[in-house]
Amino acid sequence: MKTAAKDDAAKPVTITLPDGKTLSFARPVTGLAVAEKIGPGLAKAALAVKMDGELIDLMREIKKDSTVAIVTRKDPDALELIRHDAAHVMAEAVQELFPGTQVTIGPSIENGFYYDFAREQPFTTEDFEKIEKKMREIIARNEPFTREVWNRNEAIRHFKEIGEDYKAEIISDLPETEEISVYRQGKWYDLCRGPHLPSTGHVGSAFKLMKVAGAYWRGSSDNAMLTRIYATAWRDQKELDAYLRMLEEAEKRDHRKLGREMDLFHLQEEAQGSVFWHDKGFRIWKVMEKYIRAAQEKFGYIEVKTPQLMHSKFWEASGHWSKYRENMFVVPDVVPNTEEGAKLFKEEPKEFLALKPMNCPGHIQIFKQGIKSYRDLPIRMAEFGCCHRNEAHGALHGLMRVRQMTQDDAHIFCREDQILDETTRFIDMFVQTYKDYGFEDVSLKIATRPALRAGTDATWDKAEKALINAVESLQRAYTLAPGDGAFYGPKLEFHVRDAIGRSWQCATLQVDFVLPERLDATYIGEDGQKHFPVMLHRAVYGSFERFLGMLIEAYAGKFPLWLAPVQTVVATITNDADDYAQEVVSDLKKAGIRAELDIRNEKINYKIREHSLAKTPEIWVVGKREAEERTVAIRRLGGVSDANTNVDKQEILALDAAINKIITESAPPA
RNA sequence: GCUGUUGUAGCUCAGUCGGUAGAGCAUCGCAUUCGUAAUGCGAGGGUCGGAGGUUCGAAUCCUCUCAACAGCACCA
Repeated sequence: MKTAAKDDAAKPVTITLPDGKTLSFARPVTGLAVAEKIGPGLAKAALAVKMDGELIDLMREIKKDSTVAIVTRKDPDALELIRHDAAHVMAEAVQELFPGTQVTIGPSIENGFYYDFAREQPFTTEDFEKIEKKMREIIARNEPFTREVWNRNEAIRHFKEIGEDYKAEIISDLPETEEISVYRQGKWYDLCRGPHLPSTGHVGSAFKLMKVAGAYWRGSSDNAMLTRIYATAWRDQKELDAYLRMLEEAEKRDHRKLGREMDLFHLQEEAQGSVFWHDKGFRIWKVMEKYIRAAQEKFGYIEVKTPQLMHSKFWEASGHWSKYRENMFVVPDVVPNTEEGAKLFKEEPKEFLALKPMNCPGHIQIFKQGIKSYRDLPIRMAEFGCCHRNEAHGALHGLMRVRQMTQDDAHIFCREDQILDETTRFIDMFVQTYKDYGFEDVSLKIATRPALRAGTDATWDKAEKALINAVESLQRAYTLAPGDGAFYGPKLEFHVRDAIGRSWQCATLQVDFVLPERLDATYIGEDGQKHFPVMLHRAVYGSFERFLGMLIEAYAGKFPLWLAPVQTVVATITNDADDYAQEVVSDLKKAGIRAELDIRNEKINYKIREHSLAKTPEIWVVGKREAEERTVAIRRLGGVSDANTNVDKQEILALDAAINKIITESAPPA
């Protein structure tokens, strides 16, 4: 079971506990022994240990002096163990129920775990009940997880023999130095690095299979598609229930659902991935546009507009034709037949135009007009460019992933020594903007050179280094995403999470030493010679579509006053107040407020309910009394009596005061 | 694009064993003029995603196809 090493067996091991206390043990010593020494209660509750920050089995020998913390069920680390073990239990259940199914990998993930199986017939959700039942049986057996170390070649041979080709492949690809460990639970065993709980019983009962999905072996679409079962697992039923409830809540904030309910936009089959913006949705768009245009002016940008359709020769020069064509919409430059039943084109098209997938090459054309001096740099050229990208069907997702998008795009043409300043400047703009919109949880990624790319390795070295230096000088945490860069340069990506925790790239900054050279854009340097500028591609929102989608989810449709498509509805109690209400709305509109009038012959209760469900931030109620006194009764969304602020459900203000107040409160953040 | 699931009224959803489609909300009409989250009564509204097939008969069974959803791959 254990292959205890015979090295220095006589030397005692010193264990430092989290509170700083040290204990000395004669070898061999396990985590369990440490726990026992501390107390029998802890020994009973112990699931694993954290040795110098690394989780290991309770029964593994601790061979060297180290800091050891005992992990119990209360520990957040327990979750990872429970999930990983649940994956093993699920794999056993599946193999017991569906002989011939091969196991591959089954890691724990955020909120749960999954396991990828290879099987002719993919599983369906109808199999879930059976699998869950079998899992509960295995958990009830409470079989200990035991670790074995196998000989590498024997392990490969063995897994091949029993028909587990994927496992054999995993082992052959492990580095020679890696110990091949196998964990056993009763009769079943799996190649696994560990660690595990003491026994299957510790998995508990707070788990649930969630969904099946296809997943490529080793994440490559060239490989076979496996069938993946996703599940969630928690320490107890309460946690599981809370998680499931959270998912239900998240569903209610889904921007696709809210978009329909709030009449913001719609999508339809004939224009897959392109958005029909309704009046109310486009109002938010216009506020966003106004905001970012003001910011661009403040940060020294100029704004341009470039063509939508350009000849393929243009895209050949830019490199898009060879590196990006599969994502482009290509249009034959031929007049089509109009005769009924005739071929669409009289002749085979020879010339092609393409809808722009990016704005950069167009901006370079503007840069190239006339001669630029080093004194002109940096030039920050912005465009609300509408781009088309032929995204795979399966990739489309509401507003988050569309085929027609409008970017708040800009290209900064600068000298190499200006990269750092410009990056800093951009991040300032980004920080201010995201703060104003209320996005706090933004993560940074640096995406490096992809396999399919333009430019030399030396150029890439330079670009990647420039970006990393800039970010590091800002002292912001980031993660590396190797191979995820654009074909012309590395990217700095800013990711925001949607309602159910999916992360989407919004803002981006890309360093590009390639395109200006390809398209022969130059400036005259101090030395009187031609030089290629560096080009920084950057967007703050990313795309209006995605950013607006994120906003809807972040606010659950309850937009702050400055963004709300309808800022206030003036609702009457009886017809007696109709004239006054009309006057109020007219004054509000004159003041630039997005106000609506509700003089329908309905009860005030009905109106309040309807406009509250529509998430209108303010309802101005006017009855006979208000009309006579020239006041309004303001009811704010979600407004309830609040002892702290003394803000009641409503506030009665003189009309002038009320209008001044809403003007102030609905001003966009400066 | 790949794997799986789903598709019935504007929206949310029923529809049993194959016998020819139903509810709530919304809409429209009439009545009601009401003080902070649903006034009452009545009416209209569907090629059951599309095409083909099996059958005396298909929303229901079969084949193909389209789209949406979840995940994978790909990417703002």
